[in-house]
Amino acid sequence: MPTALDRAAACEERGVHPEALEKARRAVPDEARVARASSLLKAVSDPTRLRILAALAATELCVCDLAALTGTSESAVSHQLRLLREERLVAFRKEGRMAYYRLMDHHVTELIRSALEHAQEPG
Amino acid sequence: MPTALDRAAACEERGVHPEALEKARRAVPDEARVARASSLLKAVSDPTRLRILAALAATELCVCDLAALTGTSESAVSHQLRLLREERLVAFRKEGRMAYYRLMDHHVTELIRSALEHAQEPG
DNA sequence: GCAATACTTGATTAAGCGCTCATATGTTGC
DNA sequence: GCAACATATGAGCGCTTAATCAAGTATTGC
Repeated sequence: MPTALDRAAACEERGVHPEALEKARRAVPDEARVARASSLLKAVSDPTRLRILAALAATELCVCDLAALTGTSESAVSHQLRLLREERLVAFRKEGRMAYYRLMDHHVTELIRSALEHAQEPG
Repeated sequence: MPTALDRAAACEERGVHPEALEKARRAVPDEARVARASSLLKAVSDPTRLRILAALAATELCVCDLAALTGTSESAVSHQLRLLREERLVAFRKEGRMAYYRLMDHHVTELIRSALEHAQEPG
């Protein structure tokens, strides 16, 4: 077992604690996967988009529903929905000139619910 | 039951589908909670921080371990750790001049795991 | 004390991002 | 066709933010 001194000495060559680092490296996913998870999380992290997703978890809504709900312009909502579409978080159906958006699947719901649960206590 | 025409007409006054909107409003958490969840998600959404958290999910590590692991400077890592500390996602203990960081609790692990799982398929 | 090390922090800079505004596309009713 | 409406999209702007660099704090060994 390495002592504090051993560990301090190890850090000099920026390699550090070899066994711990090896264990950590195995736990970190490859770059592509980190990138995808990152953009997914980034997509749900914006307050406006989070509200949109939380609303869509309850029912499908059209763009101006969402605009009214979030208190932003329909243009802004449309931009956000485009991002959410690209991230495959929402789907939509067209009915005449209206577009009805819904959540893509339950993974999203779970992710949001998890974050909202963790955000109960004031930070 | 409202027809397509009814719904289209309703959107003119930016109020829209009243019952759906009501249902959606109940599903959207209050502003403070959305803000906290948002900053939490934003904290874990950065690729570098995501790697840091994934690594810490396996074992505790010092700053230069994390610098070596993420391929960034110790200064950059330290800045990120400060943010993660403020968000109460990581904790640390001091041992001499080294600082050993670890995850705060399992909620974080679950959140990350959930996102990484959803990020399996190429987007 | 002094030099070296591990980490932190403030300032600066460059990139990313969300909004607004203007414009474009597609649908409905006349 | 034409006007009104729902939505989509491109450009531009201001704000946020993650990295770098430089300086500061704290600990260790001499």
